[in-house]
Amino acid sequence: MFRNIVAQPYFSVYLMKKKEVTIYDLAKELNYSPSTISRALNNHKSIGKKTIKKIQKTAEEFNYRPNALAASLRNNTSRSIGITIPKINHPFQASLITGIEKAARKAGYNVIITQSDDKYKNEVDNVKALYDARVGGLIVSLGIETRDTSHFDQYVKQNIPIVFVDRVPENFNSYRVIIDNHAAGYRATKHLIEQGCKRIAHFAGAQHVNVYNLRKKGYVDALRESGLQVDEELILDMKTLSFEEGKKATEMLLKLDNPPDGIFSANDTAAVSAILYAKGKGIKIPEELAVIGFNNDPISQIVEPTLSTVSHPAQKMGEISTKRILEHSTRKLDTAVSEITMLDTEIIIRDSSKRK
Amino acid sequence: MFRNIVAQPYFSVYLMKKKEVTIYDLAKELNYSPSTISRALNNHKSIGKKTIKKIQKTAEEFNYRPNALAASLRNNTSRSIGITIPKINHPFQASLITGIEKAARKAGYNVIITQSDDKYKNEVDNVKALYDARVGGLIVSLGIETRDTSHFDQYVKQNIPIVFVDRVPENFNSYRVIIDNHAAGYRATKHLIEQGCKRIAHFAGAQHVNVYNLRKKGYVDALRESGLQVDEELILDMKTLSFEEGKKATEMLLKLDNPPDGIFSANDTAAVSAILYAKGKGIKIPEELAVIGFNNDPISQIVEPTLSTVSHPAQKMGEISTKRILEHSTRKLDTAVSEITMLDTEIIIRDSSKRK
DNA sequence: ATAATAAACGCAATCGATTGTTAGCTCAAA
DNA sequence: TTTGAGCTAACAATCGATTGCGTTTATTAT
Repeated sequence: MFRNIVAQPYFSVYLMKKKEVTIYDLAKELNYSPSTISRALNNHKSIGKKTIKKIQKTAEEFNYRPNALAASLRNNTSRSIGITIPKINHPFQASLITGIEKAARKAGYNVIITQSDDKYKNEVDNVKALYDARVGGLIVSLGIETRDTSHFDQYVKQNIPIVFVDRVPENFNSYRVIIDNHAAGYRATKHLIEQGCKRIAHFAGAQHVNVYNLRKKGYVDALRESGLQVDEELILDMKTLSFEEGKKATEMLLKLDNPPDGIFSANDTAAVSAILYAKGKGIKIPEELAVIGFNNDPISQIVEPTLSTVSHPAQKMGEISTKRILEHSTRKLDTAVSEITMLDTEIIIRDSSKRK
Repeated sequence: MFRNIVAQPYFSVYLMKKKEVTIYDLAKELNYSPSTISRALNNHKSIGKKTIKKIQKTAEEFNYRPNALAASLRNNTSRSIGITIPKINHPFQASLITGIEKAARKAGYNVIITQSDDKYKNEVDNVKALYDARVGGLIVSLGIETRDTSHFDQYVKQNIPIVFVDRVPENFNSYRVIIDNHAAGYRATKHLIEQGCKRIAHFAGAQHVNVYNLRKKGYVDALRESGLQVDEELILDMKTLSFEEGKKATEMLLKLDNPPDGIFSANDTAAVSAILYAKGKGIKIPEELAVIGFNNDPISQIVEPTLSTVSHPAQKMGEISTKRILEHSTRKLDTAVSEITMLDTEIIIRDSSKRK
């Protein structure tokens, strides 16, 4: 499988652990007490201006780097944000992390990542581990198995801010950063109707997950409002909305006596799968079957015809989540709130649904 | 842009910070000294078996959770691994992180992520920040601008293991986890030759980056070995191998008096772009133009015809990188090594290059 | 000039776990 | 009974930054 190439050891002179410069070193050098050094480095107001300047200059010269661990231990909180999401290597979630990381780093915070793989047990373990790491805040997108949220209670007790993003729990008092899934589902469906679709199928995700539940509701409401009948036969609940599931679902739909002329899929993967399968069966897209997905994943721009979809402002959601956490510490202790930020989505119309 | 909905504050009874259980609490409870508690929890051999059992049982009952910060401060190293990569939201790198995170968590390590956005300054800042966080090891994929590697020196001085993965520096004594880019480039090119291509173009990346440099060398060697002439006109150095660059390059190639009949692209993005553009110009793929990419990104399976490519074992590379770091501490101090792990790639032949 | 106030800085405890050293104890061999 | 090996466990220092409280010095007011 692979080869190992081991080079010569180099000499241990390189390995002498040099001591780091501490505030004590600076204190000795400048004949101040460590407390003064500490305060000066933090621009504390009770330290003279000249003193501050002198100390900071010397710190620079000595290449002093504060030991974050020591400060965290003393303060019982660290300048780091914990993340728990289902899967890192999914475009939406990767972008979410990107947004979180950028905003956090700008504020001098580290980001500690964990992934649950959509397993409840992993999520619980990760949430605990992040708690043990004394993160200053937690950003979570729930795993698909999660129904009970008691593993987050300890954060609330310690007043550590939690931000749920995208996949959020129903009953938990905390920050939330979400999109309007109902509106998005409604508009996506409405778009298909406007293109002339009369029988629209829906690839629905696990219904106990808020995002999928709401998208489906939006779909149903759009149909009803347009006087179209809701046919349960056309609503396919899927576990993971994977490529394979999408294919099977499409296969089934096409076999119906009265097959659909449009599909609204709750994600792009299944939508792309539908397009490829239907095309293979000689169905014309979008003329005979119009398709719209959800997420605006990269594949949506590559498939032919290009896939219409709903775009999630993933990075922005990450940035806002981070902001909530950073702001939290400035709030008064007894005004913990449950603040919901709902971001707009955008329908992106491409060739897979453009009939006119 | 978005709406904020602020709910009622809830009462501060929820916000009472409860003290955490420490080894001192356990010591008081069981009438042992803190040192005994500490050793017992770590299964130290100098503590009696019954004592250990009793202490661990009580710790469990009290829901004791060790304060990792305190231990890290004392030991001057934390159970966390730092990562610095160019961009989190790129399929290959996201998978790399996935692999690292899984392996790390299994060993009880946290993963702290930073991204450089391919900016040298960011990389330097991040590497420093991770050092300040006292990470127990560092995993790096170099940014495209990086030529100087002195920002890693402090790790070496403190004997903190560094693993370079994929994009590695030329002259730096450390662990490396890479693929055989030369062989991959060679085989990809060879494959096109076997399919009957006589004039093969190459989309090359920035040449000071090892991976792109080697892929190009492999391409050149394959041509030479097959008696085909290396035409500089057909080798296009690109900065980022983006979709746009791929398009422009293809446009240029097709305008040549003697256009190529094959393209080996150093990534999938540019390859897909080439396919789409060429198809738009009425060129038949693979008959008139065979294309092979690199990375096995999701889009490679969606484009039509599906893109032949070279697959990177991304997750595995992440796992191995983590393993190197975890193993490092078990090595003797004076045998620091530069160990290179070279993983095999796999050529995945799909429709974009299959002529026979 | 003296009292009063403000500004600048130091002392020492604290956060929680770890560990080298020391000391008490048991039991067996001499 | 004595000596010592082998366990077992405690003491106290340590990691580095922070902070309440107290002290000294400088400044202003009277």
